[in-house]
Amino acid sequence: MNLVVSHYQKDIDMKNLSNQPCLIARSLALVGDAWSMLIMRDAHAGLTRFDEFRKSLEIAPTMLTARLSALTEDGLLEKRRYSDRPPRDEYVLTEAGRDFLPVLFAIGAWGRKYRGGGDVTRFFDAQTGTEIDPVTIDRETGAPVGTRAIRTVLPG
Amino acid sequence: MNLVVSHYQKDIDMKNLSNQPCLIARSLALVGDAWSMLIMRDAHAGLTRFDEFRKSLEIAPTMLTARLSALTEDGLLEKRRYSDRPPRDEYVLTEAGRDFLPVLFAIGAWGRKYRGGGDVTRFFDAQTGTEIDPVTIDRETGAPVGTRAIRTVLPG
DNA sequence: TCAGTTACTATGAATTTAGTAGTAAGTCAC
DNA sequence: GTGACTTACTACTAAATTCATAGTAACTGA
Repeated sequence: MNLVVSHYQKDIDMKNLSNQPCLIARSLALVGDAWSMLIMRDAHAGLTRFDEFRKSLEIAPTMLTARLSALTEDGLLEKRRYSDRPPRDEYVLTEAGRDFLPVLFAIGAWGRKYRGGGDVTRFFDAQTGTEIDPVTIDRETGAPVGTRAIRTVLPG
Repeated sequence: MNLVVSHYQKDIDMKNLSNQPCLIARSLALVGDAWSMLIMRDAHAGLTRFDEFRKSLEIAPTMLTARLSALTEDGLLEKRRYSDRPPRDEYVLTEAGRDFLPVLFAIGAWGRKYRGGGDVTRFFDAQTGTEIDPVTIDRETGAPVGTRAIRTVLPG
């Protein structure tokens, strides 16, 4: 147990949260810290290499190693060898990692509304040229999340 | 500077992240940890009191005090006195806090897809009775986030 | 060959988090 | 009106994590 990154208590937290019935908690077990989220953001922006992440985030290399390993183990990133000599790996998004983009945009949309002053990075649809304005809706009803009453059903 | 919760280095991180042009980073400065997110989840589930959060999350009271204070200061929760004697406060969602729900649902949707086995908590539309299936779309084009090319524009 | 690059690991200090116990100001039962 | 209980915390210490700096290994390019 805990053979790889055993000295991080996060693993214990992860175990607790990972087994909860709440899917939010389960997800947070994997990406419930700012570094992981920012690494995912940068991965979506096209960064793949250790030093690219390190310079972009100004993160300590120990932290970066731990986070990249965790995200790789959890299936959001994939280690890909791009040079055999010297042995060099890059980290690319998996399908699960690419599917994380809506979460980042939802967070960004909240930030634009409530922390939006000053200079901000903006995102545009490459086809239409319009600025992207993310809304999270229920696919079934089309209603934005939060505009209708919700019934919560616990398992068991 | 840092008069209120000065002994937490998170404040320093917050300052760094809060001034970044990236709105994702700015948001993560406030809620970029699992406890804050889970407190927000529980607040949306109707919890308001210190001990309700403490029991639900099994969080150390010191942590809970710190997180509730931070979320209150950041405008996601509001402290409301519900008893003068003894003095008792509860924490209720502000508009900014309520608007955070889409983020939680986006995270939950990702979790359902990639960590969805076993017993899970589910959410239904109270009107239609259908299970909520959150999708984050661009309000302008209607396209789900991640299905189209994005152009990033940095400030300045 | 010698500086530079890339991807890390080692190490120790600083900071944060956790856990237990305790406190303050009550209420409630009898 | 006394003792048990509740609620919302704070104090304190120990444990764990995070950070920063330095160092290493295996190259490249001039």
